[in-house]
This record gives sequence, structure tokens and C-alpha cells, in this order.
Amino acid sequence: MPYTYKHARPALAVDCVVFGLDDTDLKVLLIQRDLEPFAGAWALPGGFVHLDETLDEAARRELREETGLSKVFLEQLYTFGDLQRDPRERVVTVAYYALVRLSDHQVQAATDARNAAWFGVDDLPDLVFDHADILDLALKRLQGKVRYQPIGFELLPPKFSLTRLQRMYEIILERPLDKRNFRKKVLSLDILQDLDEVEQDVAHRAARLYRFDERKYRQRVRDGFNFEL
Amino acid sequence: MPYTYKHARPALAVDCVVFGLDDTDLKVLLIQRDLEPFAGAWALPGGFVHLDETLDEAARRELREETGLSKVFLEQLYTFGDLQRDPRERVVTVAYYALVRLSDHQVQAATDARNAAWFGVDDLPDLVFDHADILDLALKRLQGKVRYQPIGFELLPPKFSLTRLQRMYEIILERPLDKRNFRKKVLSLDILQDLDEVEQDVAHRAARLYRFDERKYRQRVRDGFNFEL
DNA sequence: TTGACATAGTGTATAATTGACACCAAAACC
DNA sequence: GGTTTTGGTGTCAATTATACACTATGTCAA
Repeated sequence: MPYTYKHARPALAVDCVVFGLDDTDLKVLLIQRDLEPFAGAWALPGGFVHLDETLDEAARRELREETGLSKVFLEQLYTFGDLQRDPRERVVTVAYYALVRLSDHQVQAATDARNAAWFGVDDLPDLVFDHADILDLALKRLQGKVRYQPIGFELLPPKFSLTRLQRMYEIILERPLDKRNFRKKVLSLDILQDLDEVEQDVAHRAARLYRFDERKYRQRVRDGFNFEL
Repeated sequence: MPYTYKHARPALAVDCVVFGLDDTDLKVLLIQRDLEPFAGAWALPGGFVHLDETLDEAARRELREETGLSKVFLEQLYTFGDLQRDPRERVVTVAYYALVRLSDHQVQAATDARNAAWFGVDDLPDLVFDHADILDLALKRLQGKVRYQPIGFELLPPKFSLTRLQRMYEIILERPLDKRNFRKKVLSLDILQDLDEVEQDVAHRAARLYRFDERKYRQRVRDGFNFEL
């Protein structure tokens, strides 16, 4: 059933840059295209927007369909509309970025007949269309935003040690942080809940575990404080 | 000549929040719609994206057509895609915000048969669709961005006094700044060129004039400094 | 059991930045 | 020449950022 309009319209798509964090690297989830053009090449998960869903909903649906992920942190990034970004026809894409806990969504690499895999952000394959640009911008946005919004916690398990937290920031910001100063700073923000628990099964002294206390955070924001790393 | 597609597509539009600054207020340029729906109501300048232009180009074209403005600072803001934002049919709009020098583009309010007018951001009429949300977000973005990017200069004439500059920040951020601290800070950034000139035709001691030195600014950015107010 | 190892956890001193605050200077106007 | 209006300037205290090294606690293997 074809649809007819008085004026020409670009096709409208969404694409998602999905970030995950392992012990040493920031990773991005890519899928191997099974359709032309560029079948077999790596791409960001995404697809066309349906008429009965918002843009956010479209992004979540595509994520679910193509990677099995749901209930992840998701935020709009930028809309890409260059004329030749898709060789077939004019396609405008609303790009999103997502943050997931690798621990939860274990290496469920292959899903839904499509091949999906995590790549280190410094070890990416060639990407189709302008997906490399999108990924670049997403990375910059993440690096910028993580410093003044507590979104990094979305990449960590619910319980984490301060060392783990510090490593997360070091990996994203790509620079070392001073241990003592980092701990002083992050504890002074008073947005972490000390769980009075320690790591299990580690081959050395176990670290205290903390949880991000969103309630406290909102409270403190209301009181006019500024998260800033 | 109708256009036919295999799948339904939303219409794609752009809308612009155009900011200007006078002596006391931040203003927004609105147009009075001459078409249904909501003919006669106030709206952001904007319109549908053509197939042969990028999103940025579409935004600039609509600005030119509906308000006569060209060569302004323009940046993408956010893409709005709620299902019911337009009562006629599904329309997704890529919102932009623009900064213009009111001094240049003098009160050329009415243009192109359409009625256009500047409104203080605290004195806005009702707006069609979700344009009030768009405007709100644009204002927040401006308030956020002006603090760590030197975009505020786009609202001022090329030559300005430090008092004028300070007033610009005070109006946008909606809080008073300390004169001495402000001057100390802004001069220490070393991104202004002292023109060795003073204001003319003022009924009091004339102030020195400065110009934003983009060259110096880029240089300093390259050296890894951070603009921050 | 003990010693080697790996990582956790802690404090201080210095430098840099921010924030509060008040008066004289210059020019126009009457 | 006095009044009015805005321009322009410096210091001190408080806060925040940075640099920096050792002890504590647990695991593991000899």
C-alpha cells in the first residue's frame, strides 16, 4: 500500500550510538547490515521512523529489534540531514546515544538474525553512510556531558567501588585522575550511598561498595548545587 | 505532481528561535501565520524541508523568506517529533536557534507580506503547536551555552563597551554580575581586542570599545584553555 | 605461617580562583 | 562651576584545586 503526498519528503530514520564500558575500554555496539546497500558492512543500529511512534519510541524499538536492548538510558544527540548521506535517496536521521550496563546485557552479541558486536571506540571498523561522524559526535557529547551530569552511572553496575567509578571517568575522559582528589571530590558531592558492603571474590583487599543515590542527587540539585567533576 | 512512497512518511520541517538583544531585554522574533491551521496566531518562523537542501540550508531559507534575515549565527537545537504536535498530520520538526544583532537588522518587523515582530522573552503571546516548548528549550540552551562558548557576541554590535557586554550576560543569565569581577575575568581571558576608541554621543563619560577577537580566541582554545564565564 | 603481592584507603600544604566590597575619574548638561 | 551619570580600578578573605606517599587489608603461594 503506497502513500502519496503533494510534496516530496525525505525518509526519516533514527540511529543509536550505544556505549558500554568494560574494565579497560569504552565500547560501541554495532550491527552488521543484512540488507543492501552495504550488506555485510558495520553500521549503527537504527531504522525508519513509523508514523505511530515518537522519535524516542522509534529509537527504542530499533534498539530492541536489532540488539535486544531495552530500558536503557537514551538521549537525542543531533539530526543529520546532508543530501548525500544515503546513496539510495534522501534520508534524514535523528541520532541518539544510549548508555548500557555491559554487566546486565551480557555479551548477547548476536541477536535477531543480525550480527551484533561490541567494538572499542579506538578500534572501530569502517562504518556505512556518515555513521562515523555520528559516532564521533556522540563520543564528544558523552565526554562533555559526563562532567556536569551524573550519566556515567548508567554504564556501571548498581553497586560499584570508588576505584571502578574513577576508572570509568578516566576511560571516558581519556586522562588520569588523582585518586585522593577524586575520592574527596566525589564524596563531597554527597550523591553516593555507602552500602556498608565490600566486593566479593577479589584477590586482594576488598573495596567498599557504593550506589548512586538519585534521590539525594535531585535534592541537591533543587538546593542549587552543581554536579561537576 | 504528487510523490508516492512505499511506506508512510512524516512531513519534515524546520523552525527557528531567533534571539535578539536590546538595551534591557532578550527578544524573540515571531511571525503571524497567514495560513491555516491557526491563521493569525503567532509562531516561530519555519517551514518544510525541501529535498535539495540540507537542514541548515532549510532553516536559513525559511529565515530569509519569512523574516528577511540572512548570515546569522544558527545552530541546531533539538528535533521534536511528538505524534500530535500538528493537528493536520504527523510533522517532525528540526528546531534551530539563531542569534542576531538587532542593531544591524533594524526593526524590519514586517517582511514578505507576513507580519513579524520582536517579543520580550518574558512577554510572549500564545504560540501555535509546541512552539512554546521549543522556545523554552532554546532559552535554556542559550543560557547554558553562553557560559562556556563565546556566542553571546553574536548579539552585540561589533564594537561594544565592557558594560554592554556585562549587561548582555546579565540579561541572558537573569542575574546581576559584579562589575569589577566581571571585568577582571573577561579581560583575563584575553580574547578581546582593545580598540583604543570610545563611545560617541553619550551624555556621560564615554566607555572604551572592544571587539571580540576570534583569532585570539581560537588560538587560546588550541592552547587548551577553557572559556568560562 | 609467613612473606610477597595487589589494591584500598587516607591527609596536608600550596597555589589558584572566586567573591565581596567602595571610591575617584571623566565627560555632559544645566 | 556644580550636578549628574556612567567608567574604571584593587585588596583581602574564603573557597577550591592540585600535588603528592605511605599504611591497611586481604589473597595466595612457598
